[in-house]
Amino acid sequence: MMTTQNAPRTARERARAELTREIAEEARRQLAASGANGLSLRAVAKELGMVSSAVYRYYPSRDDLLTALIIDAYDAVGAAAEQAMADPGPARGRWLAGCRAIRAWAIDRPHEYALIYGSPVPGYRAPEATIGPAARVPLAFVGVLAGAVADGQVVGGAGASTGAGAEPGRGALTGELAAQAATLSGILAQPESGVPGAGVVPPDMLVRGVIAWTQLFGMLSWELFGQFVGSFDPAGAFFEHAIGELATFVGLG
Amino acid sequence: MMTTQNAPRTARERARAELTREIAEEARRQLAASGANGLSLRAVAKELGMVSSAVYRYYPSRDDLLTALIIDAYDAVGAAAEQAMADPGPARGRWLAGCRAIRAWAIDRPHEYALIYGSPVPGYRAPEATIGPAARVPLAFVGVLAGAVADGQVVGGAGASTGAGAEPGRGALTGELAAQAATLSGILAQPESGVPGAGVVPPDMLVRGVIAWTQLFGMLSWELFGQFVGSFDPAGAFFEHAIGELATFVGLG
DNA sequence: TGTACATCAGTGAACGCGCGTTCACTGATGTAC
DNA sequence: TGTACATCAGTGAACGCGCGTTCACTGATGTAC
Repeated sequence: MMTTQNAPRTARERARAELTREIAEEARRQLAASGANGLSLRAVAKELGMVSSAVYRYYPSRDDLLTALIIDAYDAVGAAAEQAMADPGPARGRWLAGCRAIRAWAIDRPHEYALIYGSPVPGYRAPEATIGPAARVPLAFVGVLAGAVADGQVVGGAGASTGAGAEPGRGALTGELAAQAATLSGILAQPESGVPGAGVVPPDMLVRGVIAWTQLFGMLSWELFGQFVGSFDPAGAFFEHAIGELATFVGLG
Repeated sequence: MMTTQNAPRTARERARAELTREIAEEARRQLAASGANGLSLRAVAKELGMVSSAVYRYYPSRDDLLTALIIDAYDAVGAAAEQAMADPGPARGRWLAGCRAIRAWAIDRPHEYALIYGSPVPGYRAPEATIGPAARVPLAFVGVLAGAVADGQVVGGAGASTGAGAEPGRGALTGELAAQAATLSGILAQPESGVPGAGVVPPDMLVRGVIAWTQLFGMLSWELFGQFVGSFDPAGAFFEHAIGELATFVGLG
């Protein structure tokens, strides 16, 4: 979604594409200093040596620039996760690699992480164009689950026994949750979901995947936003342990 | 920490205490509209019918007002969690009640949730006075774990076998993580921690508690910040299921 | 290849707005004798 | 109980700043004949 609509033919078009990119890059740099709220067209323009009104030739408003940054950020984590999980091999290893890639990306670009996974920007309403990019990470995880089920690599109660959980404390899905999970499962089973074979992932495994997903991002937010200060402060060891525990929990033995 | 230093004796002191509170309340209200970044002394003053400079008689700067709001928010969730977990009864039930109380508080006051658990406010450095209030929630959870261990209510690998994990995939603590957990354990064992009996909680159970804690807040952030849109959208059923799964994971059977 | 015209990037001034903070001041409330 | 003085809440003007966005304009780049 890097706005590379057509190959630029004229010098003018090349210059425009480059400046469009440079503006976004400078804006990304300024996110670090001031956060999404403090993102200022004027400051970006000044840093690029242009007058503030010139930016409007490239982005029709501040919110559009913000949207571009959000989409780029989702695409960047999404691509990092997809790439890490694309390697062949056991599903558990792919899952862990995905978690690590997301953490590496987040630590490298904490302000972009905050932009998409932190508190929403007040007054900003995310347009529909962000939905697709935002789905890349969760869909990549689903892809690993589908691979694990297809290859019979699932261990434990989740994928193996699609019925009621046999192990102690591993509750089966009931009521509203069962219905929601079934709906989600149905959506993923369709070819348009973009995850081939996702239909084989049983709903209860899907739910565990979502639990692991929320744990992953909760842990990253804790690390990046400073809630671990005083306890697991270099959080790397805790992170490794936690993703292992949750991979097991999901059924990737 | 509601700044009730002494009992107000004179009319002046009563008026001051009341206005101090009213300013904080109005500021809290405005958080909802504009977020922490947009919190404006001038807007608060205007809404209260006073001139902006008058606010400086009550809070020496905008950041001090923000700090007061942050401390109040931490104290409010902390109190809600403590109260929910104070009831006698099985540890599992207390744990779940704590999770539910935190969610109820968060849904009721999403902007205060975002203030303390969302992305940090750029340019704002949290003073030490926030540390104590911020610790109330995690310490309340540790209290439940301590109670469970003391009463022999622990099920599974965590508290029962303090050595290497016997169950598949339940990894024992090693290396840096083991050291960090032991340090934390030592700190909690001291009377000053404020959690009587916390010393009996084994390090691996502590680590699982932290995993559950991060899952809980990851899940809440997902719900409040809109990442569940299109999947588990009324998130209540998923929440109930997840906290049950994680209570089991922690060892509260 | 050369010329006439259209397109479009960038300028600079302006509009109207809100912000945090300071400061000298007025006038009401409290205290000490 | 009454008076003189000290304390302090709130005023209003000002400082200097930055913001998003609009608009008429200049001048360079591109296109069609």
